[in-house]
Amino acid sequence: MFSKTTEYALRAVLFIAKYGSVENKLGIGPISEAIDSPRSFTAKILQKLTKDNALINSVTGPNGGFYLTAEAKKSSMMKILELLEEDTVITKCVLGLQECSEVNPCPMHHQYKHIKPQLIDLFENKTINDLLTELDNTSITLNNKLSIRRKKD
Amino acid sequence: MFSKTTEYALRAVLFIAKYGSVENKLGIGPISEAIDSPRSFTAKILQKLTKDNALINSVTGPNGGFYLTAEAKKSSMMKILELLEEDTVITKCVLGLQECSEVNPCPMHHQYKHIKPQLIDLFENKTINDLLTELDNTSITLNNKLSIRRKKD
DNA sequence: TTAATTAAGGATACATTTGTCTTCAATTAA
DNA sequence: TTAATTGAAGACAAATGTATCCTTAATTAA
Repeated sequence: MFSKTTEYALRAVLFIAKYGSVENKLGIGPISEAIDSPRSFTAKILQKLTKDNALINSVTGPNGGFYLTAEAKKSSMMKILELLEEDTVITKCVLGLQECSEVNPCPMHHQYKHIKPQLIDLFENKTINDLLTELDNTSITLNNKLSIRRKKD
Repeated sequence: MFSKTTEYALRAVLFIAKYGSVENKLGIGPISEAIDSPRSFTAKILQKLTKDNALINSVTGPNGGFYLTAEAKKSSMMKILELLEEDTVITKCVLGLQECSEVNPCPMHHQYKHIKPQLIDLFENKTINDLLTELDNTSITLNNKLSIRRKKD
């Protein structure tokens, strides 16, 4: 559904929001390791989300890193999509038509019109905080490393 | 949501199903014009869907072209996604995780789990015929050309 | 029958976008 | 001043999108 850029971004933001703070900033190393993403590519993505402190805050130098303010954690998930210009993924016509609407529906429109609003609602009305607090307060799954592994694999 | 490949494929199949038949096969020219897609790229995509008459039938030579059998029109839309190996777009985890499940949920899982089945249902249980007959029997919108255009644009 | 014509099939080249890494500059704490 | 850390630019790689050219198959006309 989303590009890798967006997948990594969503995971990274959620991770930073959960485990980072002004007192405990998270470096790009730990972040990319935790969310199973290529380090330098992730760095580039975070730059976009950090620009003008749009969503993520960052500090350079020793003990520097990334974190989210309490205010930023109230942002919707859509905010992330917008900053990466991928919000159209969930807003546009399934068949990729410009003019698909109630008056000018594509063949899938009348089916999809019941699903799309739910997708939009999920991204627009759920805040980063919402998603984190709804889960139990222990840990969150943001990578592909299974917590329990077999000996042989 | 989908790649251009898939968007064009969905549009093309719907168009061919609606306007093509053994007696009236449709050439790549008319098809790509009707669905607003690059001709040669569309040809390549149709090749995949025509391979082994998996979904589309084709005939070369004069009066040749593409069409769908009555049987093929009973296929689900998912069939198209599968042939293009893009069915994971609607089946995988929103955050792109391998292990996202009820036991090992990503932060969006419990929200998205109500939406995903609807998407899957739409593609798996709606046949090409279903989508075409649900619309009025006049014409279908499959391109970006507005039927009514202003003089100046 | 054969040749010419019309269509799809297939291979391949090219372009663009997306994903990834490398290198160096800027910043800040100690 | 030095070491740690993000920022920014650019090189490179891989995937996706697009065009070109030639081959193959079917029809039609000679």
